[in-house]
Amino acid sequence: MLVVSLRYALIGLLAWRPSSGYELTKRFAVSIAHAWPVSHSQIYPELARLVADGLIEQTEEGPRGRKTYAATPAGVAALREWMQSTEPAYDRRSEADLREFFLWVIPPAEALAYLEGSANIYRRRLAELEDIARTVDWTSDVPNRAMRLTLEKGMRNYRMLIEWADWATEEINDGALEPGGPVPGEHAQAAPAHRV
Amino acid sequence: MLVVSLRYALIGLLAWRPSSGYELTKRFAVSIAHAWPVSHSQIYPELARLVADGLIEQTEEGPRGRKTYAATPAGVAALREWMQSTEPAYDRRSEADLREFFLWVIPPAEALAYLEGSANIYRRRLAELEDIARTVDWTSDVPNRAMRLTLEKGMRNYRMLIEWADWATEEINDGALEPGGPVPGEHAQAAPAHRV
DNA sequence: CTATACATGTAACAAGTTACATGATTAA
DNA sequence: TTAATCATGTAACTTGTTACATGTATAG
Repeated sequence: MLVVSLRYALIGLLAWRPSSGYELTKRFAVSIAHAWPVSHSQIYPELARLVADGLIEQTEEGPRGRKTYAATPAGVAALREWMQSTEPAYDRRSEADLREFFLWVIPPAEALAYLEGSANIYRRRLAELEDIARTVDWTSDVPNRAMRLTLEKGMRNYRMLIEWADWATEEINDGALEPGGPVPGEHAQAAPAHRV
Repeated sequence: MLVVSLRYALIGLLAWRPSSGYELTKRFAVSIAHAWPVSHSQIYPELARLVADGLIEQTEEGPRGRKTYAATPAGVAALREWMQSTEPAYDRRSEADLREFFLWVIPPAEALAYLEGSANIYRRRLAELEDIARTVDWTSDVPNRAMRLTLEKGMRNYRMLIEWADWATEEINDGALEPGGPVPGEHAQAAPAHRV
């Protein structure tokens, strides 16, 4: 069973507006990169495969060998089929989350510095998204209006991460990573039901 | 430049408690799988490589060819080095987020059904985490106490996702995906500064 | 004339998934 | 005895990253 999310992302962007591989690389970067980072070396071969499969077609040839593609009706149908008839994979992979799981291997002071660094990055990203929210014309068309939903999710995500980092900082300051540090206690039990 | 997050995850789990490959597969599933899903076919070869590199060692041989491994001091040092001296990759990959970006290609009614399905999954996951939060003994040791921070992050994440899905459902009900639907308006401008 | 941005591709490698393959122990 | 779980591994394939490679148009 194949995943091939990249194909559908490309068809989706081309269904919205015809573009070249070069433009698609940039459109990815400013839109879905936070959910699905892609490099141009993946895009060009996939575009060739999509043309071969009849899901997109080349509509123009520009200067510098520029090739503009558009989604075909078959491509849009394939994208709809993917959206409606296949189960989403809710898995995600986040190195940042993985690292936080092992915060206990470094001294508490370092853990605090780590959290501060993360929070700064999240604050910067939030500011970027807030800037986009302010400056984009959300009335232009349906895809653009739909993107507002995604943008809102991104902002909520970063706000959550910032709040969590602040909370975790307090916890560590209160000794959460010290050998004899305090614990929430309320629900603590003698025999753990879950072990990791 | 190498990423190899899996090695460090394995060293980290083994630094916490010696385990076999089989056990590690399960420990992954109940702990870091939400941040870094791993299958046993990845784990076994990596354990062999870690032994070859002296970062873990086999400490026991049990029934059914069971091999128990533990982290070596060199392994723990390598893990600390990774935590302290390498930049975290803040990229993440989420097929669910990617799909939501293309919600506009399906009819609004289908989009609503999709959001409801997602919200149900997120509610179920939140309930699972809340159950763990209630039943685990968070006092036992430093790694276990540190895991509480990660667990809290997971719960906050799912709460955010549920709230967002509810909000997006309302937006779509208010016509956010209809050709002539309403828009927030407040900050809308004639010329978009960002185009996707 | 020269740096920057535009523009497309390939190759080598690393990481991850799915399916295949085998066998031992234990509890019902 | 038989099903479930324990237990380890390999092989084929897909996906993603990094580096290499080349050339054109444009603005200063």
